[in-house]
Amino acid sequence: MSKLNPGKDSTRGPSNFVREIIIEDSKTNKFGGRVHTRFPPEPNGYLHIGHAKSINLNFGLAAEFGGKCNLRFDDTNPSKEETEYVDSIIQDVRWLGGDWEDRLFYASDYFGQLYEWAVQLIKAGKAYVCDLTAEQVREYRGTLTEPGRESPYRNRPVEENLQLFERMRAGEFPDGARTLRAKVDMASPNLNMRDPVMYRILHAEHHRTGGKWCIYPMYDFAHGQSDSIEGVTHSICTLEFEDHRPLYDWYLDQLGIYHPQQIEFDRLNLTYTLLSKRKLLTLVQEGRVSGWDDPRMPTIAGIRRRGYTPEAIRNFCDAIGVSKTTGTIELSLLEHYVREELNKRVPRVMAVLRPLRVVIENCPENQVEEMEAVNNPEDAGMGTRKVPFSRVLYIEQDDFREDPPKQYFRLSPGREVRLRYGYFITCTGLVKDNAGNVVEIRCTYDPATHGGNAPDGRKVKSTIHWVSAAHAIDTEVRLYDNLFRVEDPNQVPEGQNFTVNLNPSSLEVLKCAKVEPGLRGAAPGNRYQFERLGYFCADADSAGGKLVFNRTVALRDTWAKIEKAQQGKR
RNA sequence: UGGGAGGUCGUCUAAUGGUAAGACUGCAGACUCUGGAUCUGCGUAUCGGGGUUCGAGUCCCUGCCUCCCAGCCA
Repeated sequence: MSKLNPGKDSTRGPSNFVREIIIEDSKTNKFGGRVHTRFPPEPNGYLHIGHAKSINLNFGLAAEFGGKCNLRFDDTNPSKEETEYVDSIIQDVRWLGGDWEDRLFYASDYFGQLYEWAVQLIKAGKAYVCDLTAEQVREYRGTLTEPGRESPYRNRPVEENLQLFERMRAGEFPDGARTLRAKVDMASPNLNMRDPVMYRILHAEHHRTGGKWCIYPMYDFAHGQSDSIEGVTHSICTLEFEDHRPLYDWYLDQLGIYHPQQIEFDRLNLTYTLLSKRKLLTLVQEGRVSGWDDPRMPTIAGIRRRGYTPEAIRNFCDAIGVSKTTGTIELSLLEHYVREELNKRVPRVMAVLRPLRVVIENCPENQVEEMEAVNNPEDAGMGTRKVPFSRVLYIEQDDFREDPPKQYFRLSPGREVRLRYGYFITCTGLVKDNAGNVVEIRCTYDPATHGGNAPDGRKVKSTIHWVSAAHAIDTEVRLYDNLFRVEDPNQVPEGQNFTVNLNPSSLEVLKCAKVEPGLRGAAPGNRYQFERLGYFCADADSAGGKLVFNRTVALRDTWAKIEKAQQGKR
């Protein structure tokens, strides 16, 4: 497992090609033995699980090799960037365990230097001010198979370029009127090299520099130089930037400045999940979800609210590896690491989601017993607690069937089951409403089985959970399913958009759930296993005595599988 | 159809010329006061065709397939 905290032990992480490159570079002393990475988000949206992969890689590698990792905002496009996003990103990276120490940077910190470098390229005859409109630039660029044509402004004298660029900066021209372009090669088979735009005119308020600038550098003219300024050694980015590497290298070489190495890896793709800031923004703006932190969102804020832990996410990131092959990870792998982590960490508790009233006929009216329950069978150190037992209880509707199907082991008329940490009970009857729904079941208990053990050694096929009706706390429970109902939400029918793939039942709210009294006052963020149901996390909406729980992930459910298979046969 | 990058179990990753391995998923079983957890077992893969070699997933040739690129986004 790689680590984000340099303080911990130095066990080797799983290897990957980036790590191999770094090891090789250390051997050859390519960067004087230094390892310096960076995580460079654009503050135009919230971070998601795909970013966690990059964060884990960059911070993990730096920690492993005794290097450094910067947090740098790639804020070169003021029309899309906001302080709210900066704040959320800082919070999320920190929550995931990334430590940038005092190295929090912004590409906008370098606007002055970038401008000077642009002037340097103009003077060297490597850049020119172009008056072509956006549409004309597109026409002149050529196509994938045909070379482009040179701009009529390409050979402007240096002095004229200098003056025009200065006037661009001074705000003399409207948005889009001119650009500063690099003079590279309009016939290059790599479109990025066909005189790429270095600066565009944008009269927009920047979240940090305010109104100081009205020209802003393009990504390509900012990223490599930012890396260079910060002394980055390995500039790790995703595969779609592979075509940009020649340009990354070109700018650095033309400028004659320190030259980091760009390395590209495959971005994360997850089944049933969309990892595109643009599309996630659409979901937020159209109100398809409650916000960036809706627990169904793959954002860090969303899965944190859902109850995922940083450790689980880190383990997941370590497990999926890093490569250059384009692939899609199954969501079940992520869920596996979430369960694995929560199983070890989290206390057990009894909760009934869809209550069915049970009356224990031979239990005295006013008797209340405190039953002892284990807090976590995986960790004896977590101790035990008392749970009240009385004559009227609630059990899960799902745990009773009037006509039990084959292999159904739970309660049904005449059958005996164990109430966890309670007693053995036998169903003696049931009560239905006018519509024929079972609204109450009648049982008897065997007082000799106090605590859940039969002195005569007899067995029951099933143990079910319960709460005491008089003591249980009412609570709201939110059950989540995949936000999308298809494996690949990007696969969309002609003429439609990705929202057609939204799962209409991704959220189910249960208003009448009951939890054992010990959960009174559970603080937002507290995690529990509701026995036999899943892992749940108290939501921020819990307030003023009201309790709300999010289902983080369900427990593996063997019976559900059997039942599904049975229904499939019919 | 130009350029770039990739093709190993269902999925992801490993094997760095020498027995194709692990995890997840799936299936079967054991155990169990959670049909949870845990444990055991099973299954399925080197894109195709040539070549080099004692030996090829790995090297060479060739074909096929997939992904990315024509923003004044990053």
